[in-house]
Amino acid sequence: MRVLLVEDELRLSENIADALREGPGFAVDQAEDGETATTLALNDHYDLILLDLNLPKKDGLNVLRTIRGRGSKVAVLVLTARAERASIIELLNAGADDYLTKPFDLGELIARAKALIRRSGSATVPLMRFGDVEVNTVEQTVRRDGEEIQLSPMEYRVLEYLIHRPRVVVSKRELLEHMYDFNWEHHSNVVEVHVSNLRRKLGGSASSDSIETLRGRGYRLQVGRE
Amino acid sequence: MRVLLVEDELRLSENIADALREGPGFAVDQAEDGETATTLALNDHYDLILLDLNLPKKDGLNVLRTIRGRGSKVAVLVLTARAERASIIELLNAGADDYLTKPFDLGELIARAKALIRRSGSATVPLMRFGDVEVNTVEQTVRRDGEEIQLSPMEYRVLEYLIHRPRVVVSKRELLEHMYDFNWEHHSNVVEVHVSNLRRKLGGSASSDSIETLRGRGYRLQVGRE
DNA sequence: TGCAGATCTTCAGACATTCTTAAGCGAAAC
DNA sequence: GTTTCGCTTAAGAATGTCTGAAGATCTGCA
Repeated sequence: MRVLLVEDELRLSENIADALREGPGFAVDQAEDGETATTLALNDHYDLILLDLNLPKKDGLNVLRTIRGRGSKVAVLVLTARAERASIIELLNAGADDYLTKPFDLGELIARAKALIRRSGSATVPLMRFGDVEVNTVEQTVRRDGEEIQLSPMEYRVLEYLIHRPRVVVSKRELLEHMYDFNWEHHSNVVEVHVSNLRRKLGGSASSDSIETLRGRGYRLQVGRE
Repeated sequence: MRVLLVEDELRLSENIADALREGPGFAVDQAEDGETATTLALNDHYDLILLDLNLPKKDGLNVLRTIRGRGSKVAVLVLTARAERASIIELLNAGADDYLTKPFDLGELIARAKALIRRSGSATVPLMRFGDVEVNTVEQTVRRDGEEIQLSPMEYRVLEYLIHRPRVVVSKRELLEHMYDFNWEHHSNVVEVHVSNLRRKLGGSASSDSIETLRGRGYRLQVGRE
């Protein structure tokens, strides 16, 4: 297993690296600043990234956003100082898989790291299907009968979120929290509008009722048999 | 998802419970002391237990040890006060999956709760059966012979509450208190109406008497076998 | 900078479902 | 036989959802 450790406090970094090498026997690369981390993360194939938040040149959140923006699905465990707690929600929304608050127990860190790698083990399939519609989550394209359906960014985000949770009821609140920053106060019907447009675009015959409405509970994507 | 919240400060408990119900849509049971918590944890199937450390009658650590001693694999997230940090290692050794230090952000609590439930994956069985009816508490769906039965939110809530207490007599008052957050002043027959509709929808032959009426006492769900 | 086109958000009215109340009826308890 | 309790039905109230349209915002391009 290959791990990228991004941490600017050198002594702490060495301690963690040693523990990861000795305990679970990971291969550990180390980076001390955000830019180096981003470059490494994008060019190598890691199973896990341990990411400190407070970094020189480019902070952890930006690193995370950059690599997620480039489509990387690598597991990311964030290390935060106590004072940085406020941004944790932001972090999770940006795509962090887990986080630990400093100071932490090294044993705990290793346990969590292993758990994350285990979890991400079932490699995510980039092609998902429902009805006669096919979604390619790498290219971020949607097709029916090989024909591409043009979706706006927001529409795609809604669809992608739903398709990652097939058959599960997803509340509008959950969709809002996923699409925007956590504290979204407005009472608006953006979600309804996007879903409405999505339905119109996906339309068709078999999939016309693919995004089901469960009044008072949310939406559910019906997926055909696999 | 079904969550047991063990917290003796009532106002805090209510706030957490509300957030868990509204956000991720969990069904939340509340306990105020360690003994009640232990009983509930051992007799019901929870997806997650939120456990305060400092409790009347039996402290959180003891609760945790008892239920782990009985082989329960349920995910446990411990809520600790700042002064209790010393015992965190002890907690993790006793089988806690995660912990949060008070005061914490509600959004953070929800994020962690979801993460834990996600991580523990298919630990708890979300499928419950009575008669020839099958209830999937994850999808919030009800089926008979693979065919989905559409229930309104209130109807589902009644059924879910009953199905988590099979063979137990549940009074109308208890149902009312579970379905509505504040005190219900009016004398009304809402429960009777919902139960009536439920029976009609679940209907069928074998399960026609599945929701038993115990005059003057309440309702009881008859379950085939476990 | 200014323009054109696309996208996002808000609003409002139509529409649909669900909740609650109330009332009559039937069954069990006394 | 009377009373109490629960069941069922129907109807109005309350709430949630859909959709078209319009204004706001963003983006690429000259």
